[in-house]
Amino acid sequence: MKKTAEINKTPVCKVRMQAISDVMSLLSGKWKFHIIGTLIEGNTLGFMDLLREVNGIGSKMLSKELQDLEMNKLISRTVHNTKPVTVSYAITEYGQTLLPMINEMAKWGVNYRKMVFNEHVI
Amino acid sequence: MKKTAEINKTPVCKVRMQAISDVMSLLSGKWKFHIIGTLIEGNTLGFMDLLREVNGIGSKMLSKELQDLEMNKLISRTVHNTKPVTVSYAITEYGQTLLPMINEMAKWGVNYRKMVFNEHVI
DNA sequence: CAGGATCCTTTACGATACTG
DNA sequence: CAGTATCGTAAAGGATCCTG
Repeated sequence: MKKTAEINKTPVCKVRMQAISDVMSLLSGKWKFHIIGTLIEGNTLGFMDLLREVNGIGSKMLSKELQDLEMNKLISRTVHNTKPVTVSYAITEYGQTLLPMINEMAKWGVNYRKMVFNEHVI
Repeated sequence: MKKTAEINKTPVCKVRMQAISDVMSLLSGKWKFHIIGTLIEGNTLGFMDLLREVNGIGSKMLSKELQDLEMNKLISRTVHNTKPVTVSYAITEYGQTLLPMINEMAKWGVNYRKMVFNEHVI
């Protein structure tokens, strides 16, 4: 039960732990990834569009999550001069930078599913 | 407010959304990344070691999170024939495959901090 | 259409004490 | 040492209704 010395190549040091905490806090909750995932395809969608696309979400949660994401500059919110008013949401340029991370997550997750599936088959 | 056609290069389709949900569910909560991050450096640690290394966690949460992670084959638990019994935890080979994803998350998070910091300075 | 207000249920988390 | 049991709080999430 000795601690291996600090010869590690990719230590998850304090700074990195904090960074990951930041990410988790920005994207925490049941819906943020789903919303980002929907918008990151490049779509510009209205509130009702998102209500339909993000399966299962209610208007209260959607509203709150959109505010969080906008506050963190990951998505943009545009109000249009129509009556009644319409609003459109889109991913920001900065939000796009999430893509490599999302890709890694999806890649790992897909592989995980395969593994679980195969083990069950055996 | 038209939906852009499906000409996207990296669409976050249903399968990928599900995969990301899996990842989030495996690694959700306040502590899992911290535990994984501690063990992924290659250390083999006992319960008390982790209680010290994972800052702020209590024995109840630690115990629960360790069970979750073990159930998902991300960490291993070994009981030793000592008195009183000691137990050691380590990352599994499969758990190691999380590293690319964790690296991307840390990278994005570090960059995010920089951005927030710079904006505040201006 | 785009949300806010209200109320309610369900998890997550934490402190403390205790056991083999 | 390595946990479990019990209790309590706080946060997340959901259903429904309402408004400019």
